Amino acid sequence: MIDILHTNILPRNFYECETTIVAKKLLGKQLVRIIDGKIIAGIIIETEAYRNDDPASHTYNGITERNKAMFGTSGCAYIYTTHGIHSCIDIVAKSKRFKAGGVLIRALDPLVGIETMKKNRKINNFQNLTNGPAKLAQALQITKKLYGMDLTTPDILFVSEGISSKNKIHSSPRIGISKAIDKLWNFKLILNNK
DNA sequence: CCCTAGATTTACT
DNA sequence: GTAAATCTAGGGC
Repeated sequence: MIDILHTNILPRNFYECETTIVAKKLLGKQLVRIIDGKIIAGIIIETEAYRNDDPASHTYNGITERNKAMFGTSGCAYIYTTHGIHSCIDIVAKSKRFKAGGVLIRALDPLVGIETMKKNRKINNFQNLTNGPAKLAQALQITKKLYGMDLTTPDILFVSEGISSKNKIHSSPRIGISKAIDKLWNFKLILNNK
């Protein structure tokens, strides 16, 4: 199992495309976290794109200590704290035309290590395990300690090939923002079996 | 320096 | 439905 995951890690150039394209391509891929040799993984089912030319992005006003990862290497992790207590994770993704960009992982479909996720979340409700950006970060023990981590190497956090991409994608306005609400940069996977 | 708002979640009333 | 948890960046004075 673990060897299969490692040989299918998405390469750097997967992320070196325009941010909204990568956001859509990431749907159906697998986010994998390894803690003490145990695998925790889920299928990415909802993403959002944020570019530096976008008023809703943390990077709109230029580089800061907090957001510098999104100006850096594509395929690395941008992790931020919101409302003081919650962590969320973006994957840095941008074409050369943009200074910064990232794809927010908003929801996962739990696949491996569900018992560990329940333990991390301190709940027993399968439905609420990873259906929000801060929830999945908690379930996978993603904190700012992992800030800037390269997700293209088989370390403790990476993204690998997932399920077939023959599913439909639904675009909507992004969640929880008040700026640039005309941009339909929230992407959800519509599973065939639903 | 003070104030406000925020890519959120949870526990209340 | 509303509030509380409390870190960070940005704007105003």
